[in-house]
Amino acid sequence: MPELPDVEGFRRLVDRHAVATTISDLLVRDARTVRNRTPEEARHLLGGRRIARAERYGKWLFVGTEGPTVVIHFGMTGALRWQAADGPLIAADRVVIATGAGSLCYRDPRNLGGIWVADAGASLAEITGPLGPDARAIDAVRLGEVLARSRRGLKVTLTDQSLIAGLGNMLSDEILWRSRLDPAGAAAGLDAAELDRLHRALRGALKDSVRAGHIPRGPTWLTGKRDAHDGTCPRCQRSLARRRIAGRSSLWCPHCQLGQCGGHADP
DNA sequence: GAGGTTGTTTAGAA
DNA sequence: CTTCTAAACAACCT
Repeated sequence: MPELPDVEGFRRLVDRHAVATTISDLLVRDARTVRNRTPEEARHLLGGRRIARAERYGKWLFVGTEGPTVVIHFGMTGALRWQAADGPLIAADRVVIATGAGSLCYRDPRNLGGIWVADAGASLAEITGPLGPDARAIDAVRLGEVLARSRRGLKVTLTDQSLIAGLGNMLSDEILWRSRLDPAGAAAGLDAAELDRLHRALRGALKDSVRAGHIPRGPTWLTGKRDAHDGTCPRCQRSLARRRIAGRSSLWCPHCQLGQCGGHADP
């Protein structure tokens, strides 16, 4: 699940339920999930702390206390849930942050994500690595600069977190499909109309999916076709193409996205 | 059993 | 230095 819209949904969950509560206990059920501390260290650092804020940058979530900050990356299958203090847990619930009001559960079946505990004032960038501007806030000029500087393909450039933070495999496919741009095409050298389409598609897809808290899979979204057997383009009804691009499974419409069909309005 | 999956990091090659 | 590839992480699914 987790690309920018999902993480934003988790941020809102923390905001709604956990902010202004106090951490009564930290239950580390899988020591591998807490990356930079032992379970005892993490428990000591966070126990008794009041949760002050929840912030997101790209696909990263920061749950700040008045002291240390809890840094969460969700990998491919991580999720955050809120439940009653005595709510049921499953094996994939790796870390439980218990508060007076309920529990924040980090659930991750594949455990590819992780949690870090950063000291107050410590550099969060040291944990996250280099991140480009947040995809939600990037303007057309900055997007154009990032693309012009890349000598790689469009899709791999859009999903490079150090260039633009927040877009993943599904969103980049969705945005390129909406823009009618070839995911394997060069990132540099877009004309003004193409860049404008791309920026509008990026803003639109993010706006709708952030509102939903996930990428919608409705009939007008390419993402809905990802698991379908008979993949047809929601716009032109022709067959969709699937191939690995940039090492990720990619879905696109050869008819709409290879230049023969530009300039029409969205459905 | 085989092959697939929303993410990132690392090693190594070109 | 940039770019690309494969593999690893791990646990599910079809």
